Amino acid sequence: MSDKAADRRVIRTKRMIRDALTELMEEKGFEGITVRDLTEKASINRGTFYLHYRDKYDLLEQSEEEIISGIRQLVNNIKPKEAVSFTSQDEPFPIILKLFEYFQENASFMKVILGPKGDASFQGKMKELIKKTFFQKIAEDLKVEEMLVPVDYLISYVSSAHLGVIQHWLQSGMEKSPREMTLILTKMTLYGPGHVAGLKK
Amino acid sequence: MSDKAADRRVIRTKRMIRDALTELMEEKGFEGITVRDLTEKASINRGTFYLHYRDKYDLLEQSEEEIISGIRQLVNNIKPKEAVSFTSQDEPFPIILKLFEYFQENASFMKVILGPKGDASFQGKMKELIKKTFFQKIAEDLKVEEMLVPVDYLISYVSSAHLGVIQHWLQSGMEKSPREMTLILTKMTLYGPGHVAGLKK
DNA sequence: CCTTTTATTGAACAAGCTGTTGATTATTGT
DNA sequence: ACAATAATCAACAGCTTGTTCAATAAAAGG
Repeated sequence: MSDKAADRRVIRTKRMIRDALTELMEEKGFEGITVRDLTEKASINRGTFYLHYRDKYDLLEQSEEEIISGIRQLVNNIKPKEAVSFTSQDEPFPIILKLFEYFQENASFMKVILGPKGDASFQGKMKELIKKTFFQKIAEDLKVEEMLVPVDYLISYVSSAHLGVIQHWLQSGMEKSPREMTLILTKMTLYGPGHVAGLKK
Repeated sequence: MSDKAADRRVIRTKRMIRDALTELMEEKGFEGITVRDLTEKASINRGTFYLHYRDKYDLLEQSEEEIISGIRQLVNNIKPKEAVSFTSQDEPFPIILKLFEYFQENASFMKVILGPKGDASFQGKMKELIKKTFFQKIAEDLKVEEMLVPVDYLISYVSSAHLGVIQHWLQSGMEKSPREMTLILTKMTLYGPGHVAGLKK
């Protein structure tokens, strides 16, 4: 996307910068990071940084954009038939499952970027992505006029809940498998929190 | 808490700084704000800022802490009897209602701090506060052994959903009343998103 | 109303980070 | 082996930071 990526040196340098970014965000959050910090932790010359990124914001944007487009690709590759096969309560939702697997692969960055020291705007973009996915792939055939609440608040509710559970999963060490997580989310969304908790019969 | 607040000049200065903070965060986010920006927008001397705050982080912390303790006070003042009267579907949840009213009063700051240019750590603190409130005041008597999903994920789900809806409400211009919003949230939580959307019968 | 106390102002300071540039060295690709 | 390109090193002006001091302005209290 950005560069046509060739020279091994470039790949190595970029990887080291991004690893440094992840570690430093964990330590003091993006706000407190200087380009100096990044290049020192990555053991490269400060000037080299500017050969690849305009500034630290550019670095963050590119890192985030890679994740976002990775997820977009994931979602688009889901076959329509798979998407609708959610009628069974004991089969995990394919899209959500893929999402968890992708998060697991990029765990260290996702954990920090979605954590308390992370980027609020990225969390917003993430939520927006989930909203669109929900609306397009899942909730496209719900009858708006029959709904008990405004549709935008419903979508907000479900998307935020999903992202929130993902965040909790990342922060607490990802002890459950993507499959288990997907089932948990499906149950709560279909049956409802009240029923799942045993409040309603 | 911080100062015993007396001199009119101090109150005026602090108010102007905080207003400047809100406006500037809206414009470029906390990250991009300098103390110079703040004092210029507030029309005060740069040195004056340091008479009241250690640095811009101190300013943010104090502003956030005021909101947090304001909410804490709110929650603690709810009489136990009121809290449990949520069995009716058409009566708004007192605690959530108060929360919406409080957010409405402090709308301009809440909107930006919980928005895309806001502070991820504050959103975390907020979620934590909602979690505790849920657990203490509402879900204290649910039987953990009967639940269909792990309790911590349930709490995460519900808390994130609530905060998410509040965020959407703030960002979209707060067109519904606190009472309406509370009813919407109560319905979705008790009946469940699936049922509310007409997916399950 | 007058005096004392306290807040604000304005200017100056060293220290640190930024983004850029030019010359030099090291590593790759072919 | 050699040309192309990436990384290094040093130096630069410009900006922000946090602190200090004397001077001025405003509020509090009698």
